[in-house]
Amino acid sequence: MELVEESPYRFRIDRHDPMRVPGVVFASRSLLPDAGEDRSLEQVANVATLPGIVDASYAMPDVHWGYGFPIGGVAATDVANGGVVSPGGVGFDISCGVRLLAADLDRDGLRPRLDALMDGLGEATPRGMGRGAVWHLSDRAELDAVLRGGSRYAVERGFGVERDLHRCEDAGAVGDADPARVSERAIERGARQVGSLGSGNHFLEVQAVEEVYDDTAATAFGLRPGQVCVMIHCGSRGLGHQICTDYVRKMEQVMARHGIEVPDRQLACAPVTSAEGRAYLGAMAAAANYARANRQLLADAARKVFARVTGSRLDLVYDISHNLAKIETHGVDGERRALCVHRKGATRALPPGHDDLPDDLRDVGQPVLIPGSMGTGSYVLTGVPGAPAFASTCHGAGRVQSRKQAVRSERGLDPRAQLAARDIAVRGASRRGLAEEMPAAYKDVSAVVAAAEGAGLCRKVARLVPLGVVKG
DNA sequence: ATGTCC
Repeated sequence: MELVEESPYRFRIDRHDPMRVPGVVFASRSLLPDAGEDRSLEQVANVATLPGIVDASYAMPDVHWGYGFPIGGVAATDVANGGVVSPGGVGFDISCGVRLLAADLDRDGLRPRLDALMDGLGEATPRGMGRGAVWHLSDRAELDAVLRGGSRYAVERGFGVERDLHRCEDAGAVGDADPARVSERAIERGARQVGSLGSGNHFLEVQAVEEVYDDTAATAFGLRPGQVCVMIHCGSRGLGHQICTDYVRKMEQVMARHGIEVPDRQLACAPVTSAEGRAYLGAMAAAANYARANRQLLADAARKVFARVTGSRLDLVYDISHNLAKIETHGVDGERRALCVHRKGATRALPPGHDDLPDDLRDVGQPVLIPGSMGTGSYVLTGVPGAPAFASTCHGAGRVQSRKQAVRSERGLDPRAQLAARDIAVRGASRRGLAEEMPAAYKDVSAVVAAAEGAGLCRKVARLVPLGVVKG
């Protein structure tokens, strides 16, 4: 794949047939994927062939190989000009994302109670493959209410406070969710997992604010140096996975009928305005609401533990997805256009002044939550005016080793002991699960964030370090 | 990511 270096953190893949637009990769040279092991830059070029795509097929500095689209990919299609929506551009874990809460407690004050707190959080957090949930739903109607109402419904049912919703993307619920477009199998898988963490790279971490880069923004977000925080990273569990599976299959069947050809079957898609496109977006929105309710419920469970063990409160900083497609209005060639913006392993980063921000954040911009690899640290960023890529930035460290490779390179080592040696208390997770998530399997999140900032996609606000982690 | 193959 030929890359042209346009500026220090921006590379271009020139348009060549059948690409409709160029590819743009925001990265430093050392962060670029190794073409021998990772074909994600070919995927960037493949995405550029999609009908209706505008500007460019973008990749963030944490780009790596994914299903059809790269993880760390951003692509927007023009709804009124045959623009398509592709389930592979959202990913299997629909509305996977991050929620950050800030405690009225400093790390020194927590130290004597950290072990008891981690024990409590470990017990209160259902996790792992398939097992357990915070909320056992009474019937299908209640699951439909979750699919329509997201965090808002969870708050209405007593799992949170009204203020939480002001600090959630979409005020806690995506509009246009259509539970009727969710298959029975997806419903069955989702019904018993509402309020559960999952496994893999999902986690609940107790963290401390290690460094503040922007006092004004940090204060507006409710963050200060030394403060204890809780970060929750999880998604839509089996429900989102099943919806992605269902609609990839459906779109593979109807693509030819819509006159669409793609270079990779995993890019299955349909026009946004087609019956299949609208059905997917309705089901995807339902899964997004499920993921948000999931994070709301886990946060509520963590709040109860915090109150009992430490006597302190947890205020929501923000809740934001990094796997979603959204219909948004952006300027294209000097015109305002409705675009279907796919962000897969990429985070929306609204700049200061944006209409969709709550009043108390309007002057500083949207909090962007970037989970690092396990045990290394995480970042809080914010959007910047006039940024490229439809107000998007990176979503995390980005894998460099497959799960299998990671397990192999940890052979003979004890991942739990390595974390304990760095004073990080671990609850849950199998040895294998931990080995798959060790920092060696990931890029350096600080380098990823520096590249994202260098590329003009976002600005650093604060860095958080882990004190304890609950894993699936 | 994921009842890691209905």
